[in-house]
Amino acid sequence: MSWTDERVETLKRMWAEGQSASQIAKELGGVTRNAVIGKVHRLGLSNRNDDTPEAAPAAAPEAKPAPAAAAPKPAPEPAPEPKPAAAAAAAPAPQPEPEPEAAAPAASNFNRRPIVPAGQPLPPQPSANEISPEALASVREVEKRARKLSLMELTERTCKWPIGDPATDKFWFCGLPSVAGKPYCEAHVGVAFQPMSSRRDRRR
DNA sequence: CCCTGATTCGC
DNA sequence: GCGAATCAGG
Repeated sequence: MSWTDERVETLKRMWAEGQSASQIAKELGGVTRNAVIGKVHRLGLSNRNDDTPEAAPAAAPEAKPAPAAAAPKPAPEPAPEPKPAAAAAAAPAPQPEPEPEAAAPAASNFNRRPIVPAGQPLPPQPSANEISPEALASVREVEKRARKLSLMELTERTCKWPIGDPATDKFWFCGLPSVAGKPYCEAHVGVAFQPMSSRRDRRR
């Protein structure tokens, strides 16, 4: 592959968007991230620094596109994502929260209903009753061992299942190794991607 | 370990 | 000019 005008243009655009070299390389295809970085440097756009060698632009309006699990994909990706049957599960968490152990000495234990900030609907919380007990058990088991990653720490191969209440500090992402091609780990895939069966005679 | 960009240097 | 190998870091 060679650096055609078109490819260079894509490179420039994506780099400007803050995409990583590896992401760009994947998009372009036929090149490695090293090639991309090399090209970036040769193009002289390694760092977005221009003029005023002194004026330290402390303001870094980083508008990183966040791979939010609960938000629509900003990326133009073809989205290999299958349609999760549970995506519409609006049921509040059955609070499987396995924390019988109230290590909290002070009264920092709010028993209120979770308040969701705004806009986006709740993430795909398991609406029990339609999920195999095994899967649920597996999930609860797994969530104890969640890596508790922050939004920024998520990658394409970490489980993006949200755990906890986004309105509090008790919120993180599972972060365990995700199943190839899926956004979630084994356990969470189990509850996220349900067959359409069994949620059939849902009267309303 | 996963990932990031930066640099070098033979091609 | 190109990019693999390597370096340096999170």
